[in-house]
Amino acid sequence: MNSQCDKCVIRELNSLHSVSPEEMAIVTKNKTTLHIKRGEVIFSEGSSLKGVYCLRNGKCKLTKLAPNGKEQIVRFIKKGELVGHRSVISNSVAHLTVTALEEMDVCFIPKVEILDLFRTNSDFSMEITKSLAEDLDEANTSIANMAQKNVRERLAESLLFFEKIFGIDNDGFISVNLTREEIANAIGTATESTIRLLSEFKKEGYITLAGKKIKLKDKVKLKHLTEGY
Amino acid sequence: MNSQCDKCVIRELNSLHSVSPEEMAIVTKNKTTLHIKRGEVIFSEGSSLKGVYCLRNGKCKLTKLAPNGKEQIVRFIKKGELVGHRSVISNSVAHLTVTALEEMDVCFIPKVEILDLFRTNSDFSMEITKSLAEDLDEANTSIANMAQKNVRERLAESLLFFEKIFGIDNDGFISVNLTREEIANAIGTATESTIRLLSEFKKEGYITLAGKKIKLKDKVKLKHLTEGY
DNA sequence: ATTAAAAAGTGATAAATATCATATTTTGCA
DNA sequence: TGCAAAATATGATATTTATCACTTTTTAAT
Repeated sequence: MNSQCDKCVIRELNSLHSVSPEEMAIVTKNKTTLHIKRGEVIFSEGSSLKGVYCLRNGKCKLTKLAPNGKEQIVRFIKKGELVGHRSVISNSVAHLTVTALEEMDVCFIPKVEILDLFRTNSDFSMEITKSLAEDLDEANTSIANMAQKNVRERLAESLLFFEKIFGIDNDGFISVNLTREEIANAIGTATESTIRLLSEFKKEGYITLAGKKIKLKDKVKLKHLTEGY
Repeated sequence: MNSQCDKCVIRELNSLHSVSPEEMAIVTKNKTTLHIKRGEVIFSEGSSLKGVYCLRNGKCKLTKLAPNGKEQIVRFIKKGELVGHRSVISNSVAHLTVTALEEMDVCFIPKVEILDLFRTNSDFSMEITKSLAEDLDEANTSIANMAQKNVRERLAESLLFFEKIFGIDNDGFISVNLTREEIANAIGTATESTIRLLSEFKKEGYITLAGKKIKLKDKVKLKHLTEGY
């Protein structure tokens, strides 16, 4: 039984919200749904994509393999977002690997459907383009942060960012489980450095640590830390 | 006298190549041309853009101001490329500053013209979108480089990149004049470090220096350096 | 419940890079 | 053409960060 895309609340969160019910009916007919477990890869760098993926729930990381063998986390995405549209639009191979950070349900929408929509629905193409433009803008900010900020500043920045995009649970902890290594791969530092700095932040009273869970106690101070004071 | 855009060879190099002569006639009527000297700013971070700029010749740098007051060069662009389309499409303020690296002629095309073309010509919207997708891809590579490579590796990478995008002059020197500080702002390091490393590269025989001019003597070695060996 | 593997944590040390101080050279312009 | 400002260059030193080696804790699979 194929659930109906035009009824899906997730659609409201991404470029597909500008697509008419009639157009969505075609998407519904051709989409497939998949269930993915933490650590599983949705697609990987170098593979050729047959469509785009719409995240119904869960979170994932987008990574790039560096020549030194380390993986760089380039971006995090969550429920409601699309992945793979960059490759489909450019008609090129995937340049990133997408890995689930927790259990997730994902809808796969074949390439033709997306390209047809792009050609025939200018609201949709505008939305897709805007979303790429936003991604580009964030990526540029990221470049500047990587280049100009030190590890301490980048860690403070990332913690605030994680809370902003993933939110907090009932106890106030950031709603995402990342290993110290993953945090290190996001901010571009050694795992040990991340561990040490997190301990410092804790000792200095800016955050609370409970296993992998992190709670931000002093966001004002963390905000200051991102700018180095 | 307003020169005709549909005759302009530059157009072939960017998204405008998919625009019909009739559509270009409207662009010609509404565009304006400006001449810009080295160091002059085309638009700056935070300003609201009334259109996009098409570079007829010359080169410029796209920068972002970091909280520490340093400027990060996020990207270089040259003859044939468009700037400002990100802001126009997103309908947001500019998030980057564009500064001429040499004398240049630039055409200004008002916002409405671009948005009309985007809506009515799906080849054009596809081209614009592809170009953003490419920019995004490059930005992601840049993030990974900044995060995973050390300064020496990034400098080698940048030198190869400069030669690739700007080409060489008759004597084999890279065809762009960048101060050491600008190179430092591109790779995210201190100016002194850049100066020292360039001297080392010269001493080790990989490059030739003549004032600001740089010639790559051993590109194979430089390529190896980018990966740290 | 047990246990092997993975992750987290810590100290010592090395390496990379920034910063500061100052000298020299180049550039642009009055 | 000369001169001030900007850019380049270099040494000494401080700071940041990585690496290595190891222990402890947590996790997940049987």
